[in-house]
Amino acid sequence: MSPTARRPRHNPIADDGDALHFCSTCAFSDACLSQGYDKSDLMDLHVLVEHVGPFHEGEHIFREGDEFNAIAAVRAGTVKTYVLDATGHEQVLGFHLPGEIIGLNAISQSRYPCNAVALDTVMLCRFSFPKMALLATRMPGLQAQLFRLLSQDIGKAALLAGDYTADQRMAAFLVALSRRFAQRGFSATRLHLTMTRTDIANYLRLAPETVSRVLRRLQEDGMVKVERRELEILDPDRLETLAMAVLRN
Amino acid sequence: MSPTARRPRHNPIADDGDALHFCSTCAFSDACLSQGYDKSDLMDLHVLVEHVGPFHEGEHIFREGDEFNAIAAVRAGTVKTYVLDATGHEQVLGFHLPGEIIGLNAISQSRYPCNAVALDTVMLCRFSFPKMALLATRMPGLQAQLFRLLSQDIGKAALLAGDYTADQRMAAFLVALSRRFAQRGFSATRLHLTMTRTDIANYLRLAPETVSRVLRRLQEDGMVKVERRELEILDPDRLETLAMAVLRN
DNA sequence: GGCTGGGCTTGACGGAGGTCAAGGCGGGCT
DNA sequence: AGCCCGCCTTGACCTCCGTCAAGCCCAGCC
Repeated sequence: MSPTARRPRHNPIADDGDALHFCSTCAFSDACLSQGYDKSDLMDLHVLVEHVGPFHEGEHIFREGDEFNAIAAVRAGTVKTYVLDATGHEQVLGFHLPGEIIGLNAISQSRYPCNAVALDTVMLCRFSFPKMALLATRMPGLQAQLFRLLSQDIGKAALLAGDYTADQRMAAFLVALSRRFAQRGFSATRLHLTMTRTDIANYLRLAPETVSRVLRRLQEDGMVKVERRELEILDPDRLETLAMAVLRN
Repeated sequence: MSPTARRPRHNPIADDGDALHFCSTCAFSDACLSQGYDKSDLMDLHVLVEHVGPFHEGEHIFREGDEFNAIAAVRAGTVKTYVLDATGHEQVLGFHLPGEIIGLNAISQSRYPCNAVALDTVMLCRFSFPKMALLATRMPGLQAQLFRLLSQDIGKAALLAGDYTADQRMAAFLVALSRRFAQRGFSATRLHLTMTRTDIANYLRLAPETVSRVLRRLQEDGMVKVERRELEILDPDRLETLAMAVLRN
């Protein structure tokens, strides 16, 4: 597969780690390849990509306050971002699946404003941001893609904000997870939850006990089937109806 | 005041509306003027600036779904952004004071994902985004400033997210308002609230009644003095202590 | 096997804040 | 002036969810 060949959108298979091959899982591939940039441009892009990992469960990718110099696309695994509040309690900001970008919120302060930790075995594509920004001045498509990605993330916190019931939050979380998996070529109905109930609770701003109770309720209502970390969505329509208040689409 | 002269940071006085003068209130002035761009670059920037307004109280600046083509800096007045949830209830996303940028969250979809309405008499600088992006390829400082602004907004929803008490939310809201006013040269202790209690409540995800009660409580505790829309901060330290859990600075 | 420990579940209880209802107040109108 | 209409306040009640406490279950380990 040559770097200049048009690749299928959202290829779930990560390439084999040759840093000179452009990362096929991440959001930048489309931006460049779809615009007919010539080989020299792509080579420029390749040299600022660095394949890093594996990070193992519990290993940190960056910590709050670390100097920012690179954003990264998740190639495999799940990354959790979080901060510690004034009392030392964890506040989960998000879970990042393969194909998604971490570190975008660090640009403004030149420091990472949160921690990022691997929930399982994680592989990353790391992009030097200064180099990327420089390259973006010569590749308007890349610049536009960066603007899009940044802009996208602004609205993401909608899931946390808003005063929704515990059921709505959980439904929205599961629907969003399902869609993101599906987009990357994984099953939309059978999900493996890489995060603990406590992580989910922290993310949804609920108590772990409430997460447990809500999942039981959803199961009793026949919308999902839960067994430990394996979750099957049995009635996507009703689940989406519940989630609609949060996801609004 | 010639366009090439270095202007003071955060000049609270809007210029007189000549579109060929660069808007002195907005975040882009620093980005460009501080980097010694020559006159031809600045002229390029000037021609994509359009001074619009006044918008009067209740007038919409854009609506959800409108085609996106420009971001705007508030020159005067307050802009409220909001969406309607599934049941038609308003969810306030933010209040935008002079010097702040609206429309950044519209880039990714090429449509505004929310409504923007004037809370009082509002004047704007409107920037054609396509033109600005094009110009940014020639002015790395402008590009960097755009990246910074976008990145900044990603973390902004922190005030809404997190499960804080009503008192903490209100304190954080007031402290943030105070700082933003101060940054623009207005008083940090005497604030005029341009929004209704209901707007504040929607923003903080509280009931209007709760807002009322919390303000009374803060007043009884001697932290603020409230009289209709006029609010005076009497004890900034204690208020900040309360707000710290939310603002984490 | 038995022990341990973390993650998860379940139940009982209480409190912060939402909801409902009523009344006050000030500004803009005729 | 007098009226009206939004905005705001205040009180009474109730509910959802957090907290506390206890126990379960599976994995890993000796």
